[in-house]
Amino acid sequence: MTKNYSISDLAKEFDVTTRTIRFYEAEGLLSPERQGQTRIYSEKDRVYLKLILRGKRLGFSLAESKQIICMYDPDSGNRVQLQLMLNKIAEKRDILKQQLSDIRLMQEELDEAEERCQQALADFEKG
Amino acid sequence: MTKNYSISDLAKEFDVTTRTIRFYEAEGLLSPERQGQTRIYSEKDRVYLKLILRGKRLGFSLAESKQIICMYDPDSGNRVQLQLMLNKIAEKRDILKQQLSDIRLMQEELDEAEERCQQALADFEKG
DNA sequence: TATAACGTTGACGTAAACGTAAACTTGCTG
DNA sequence: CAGCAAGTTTACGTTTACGTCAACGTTATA
Repeated sequence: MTKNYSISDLAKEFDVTTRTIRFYEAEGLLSPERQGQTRIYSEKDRVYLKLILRGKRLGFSLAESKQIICMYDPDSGNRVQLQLMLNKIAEKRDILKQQLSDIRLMQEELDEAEERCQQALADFEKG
Repeated sequence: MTKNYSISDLAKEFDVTTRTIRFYEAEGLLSPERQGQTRIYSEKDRVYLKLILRGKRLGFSLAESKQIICMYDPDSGNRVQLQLMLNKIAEKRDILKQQLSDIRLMQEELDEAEERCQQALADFEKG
């Protein structure tokens, strides 16, 4: 008895177009139920979409997000590939670590840039 | 008397192709000196390239990286746009904050996924 | 001197991630 | 029941960020 969503429900909630959501389905990242032609999205579909978009913000491709989503549901894979999945997870972790480092560096540089701007503004006020 | 680099020096150091570096120049992100036809890259060019690639890892477009690089050199802009630049900086900060949050969430989920995998592997060993 | 090794400028190709338009069905609603 | 809103498929268009030749010039070294 879990909640259901229309395609435009999800489009509004996550601020994407319906075209985008259908595209993700065509790429095999979503597989909503159907009532006739019409797509019916479950809570699970909603979570998947959330994961896809989060991946996007972090610069992952759809193919990568697909892998991550597969990890999210370990029942679906066959057992032989579990070790391979663990390797993938480790890989993702390294990328995230790199991104964290990148973000810290960039934040420091933004601090400096802002300071220089403020200074330039102040100088302008005086001069 | 600052250090100089050839295009392939930089290509090797940052593991990109020379094509990529020339493309960044065509897009206005780099502007190396010339000795005849040949491009001569300064330390400043090297730093810019580093910034571009860091931006890429964080999912920024080249256009966005270009803006960030412009901030990096406040002398170049005219004074009237300084406040606008400060706004841009604030904007970038928000995105970085969002990315940090995304990364934390994703790391948690990777933790869970890994645990499920390990568990499944262990079950497999036993059963 | 020839033959790599490295550089250059076009110019066309391509993969990813959708946008956009056409042409259609279905379900309300005034 | 006319019409509009929301859904559908099909298919071509677009942008970004390069890859991949081709065709050529320059330097060094065997």
